[in-house]
Amino acid sequence: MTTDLASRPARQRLLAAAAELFYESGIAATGVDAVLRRAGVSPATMYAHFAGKDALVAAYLEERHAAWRRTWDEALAERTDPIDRLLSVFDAVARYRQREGNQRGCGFLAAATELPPGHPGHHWLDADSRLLTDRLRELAVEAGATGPDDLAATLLLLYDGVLNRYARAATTPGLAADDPLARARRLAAAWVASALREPSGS
Amino acid sequence: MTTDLASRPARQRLLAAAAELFYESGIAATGVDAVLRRAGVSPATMYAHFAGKDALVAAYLEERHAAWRRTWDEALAERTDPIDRLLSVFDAVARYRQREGNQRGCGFLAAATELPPGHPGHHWLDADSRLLTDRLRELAVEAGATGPDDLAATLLLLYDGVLNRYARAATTPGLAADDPLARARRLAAAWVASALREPSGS
DNA sequence: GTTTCGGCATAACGATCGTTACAGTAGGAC
DNA sequence: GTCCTACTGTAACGATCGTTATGCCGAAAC
Repeated sequence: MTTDLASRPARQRLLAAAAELFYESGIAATGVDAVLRRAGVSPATMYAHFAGKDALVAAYLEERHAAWRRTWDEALAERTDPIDRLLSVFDAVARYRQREGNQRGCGFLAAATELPPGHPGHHWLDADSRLLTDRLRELAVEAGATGPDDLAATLLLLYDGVLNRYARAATTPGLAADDPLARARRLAAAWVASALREPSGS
Repeated sequence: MTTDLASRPARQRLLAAAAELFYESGIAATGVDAVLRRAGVSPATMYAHFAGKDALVAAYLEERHAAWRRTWDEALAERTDPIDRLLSVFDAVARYRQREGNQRGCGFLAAATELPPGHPGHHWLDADSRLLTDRLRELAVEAGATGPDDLAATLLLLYDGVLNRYARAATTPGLAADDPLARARRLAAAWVASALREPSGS
């Protein structure tokens, strides 16, 4: 289809503008006009590509989810040691953070508090949570953990802690004294080692 | 002043309604009309008590901050052992959660992503972050930690992780398999013990 | 009695929101 | 040339937002 190829620039610009504004200023706070102005796109063109603002928000979350998964896949492909693969989620955060420049914490968490209950974007929030839970569990099994659910839950706790501290540091300056990501990775490494040494240590 | 006493009911009802709606539906998403309807208060009365919506939001955050500090104070007063006092932040979370019924994660984190940069409510978000940082550091010193900043940062990481996991569980059902608070307290206890045993373990 | 004051209800204000309609233009296909 | 397609610019729609104004009620003060 020539349609898809020709329509790419406008759609791409819209998604790029939406990603910046939605992440920086919040989804509810940024109007459609602001996205249109930043993208340099007329209203009619936007509504030709997306059914409405909700659809644009859902597309933004979908792209964000895909980018995060791609980043984790890359970090995962570079590791062979099971423990390194288990801890690769933290490497992926560092890579995603420096590549996409998301200094304001997890965009999905911010979106979760803003979206009304029936919003179509919730599908990608769920997908993000499920990807984290399922993949960490699989990697825990690969690493030979006797309680993979338990180990995955601990890593999830640390992972979410990192994102939350990033979010807090962005709004309250003067707290960025240490790097929560490195700290979480150290804690996780120590915990994984002890969990694999003595299987009863939940 | 009789004014304060007589004006309490309306003001109290407004703050109670604002607390429910702002926390459940988000600050930007809930209009003033919804707060007025839930509180059973007329617009003129509200604008006699608060300069505007921003002032109401700030008052809501102030009250929330005071309630959280009060809860932590109570939990802290029941402990005498330095390590128990250091870990009391998790007990306070449990108490605050069951008392105030905030099943949707940290209200401050949700507010931080919604408030525009110059909003007066930011003062209480900063106060919340500073209370956590400063008090945890003091308690770490009391416990005899050689690196109190380091230990406080670790506890903060786990604390923020708990709140983030609560927020995620609220929006994505089926993830509430385990209790992140108990897990975080166990991890923190183990880390505190090892940090006090060998002071170099950062 | 009257006055005063906190609160209520209704309505309206201007602004902004998401959305749609209408007219017009640049460029490639044939 | 004509046709088609993707896009632009402007304007307007109804709805909702935060805010203000107007008028009325009830109870306590004097």
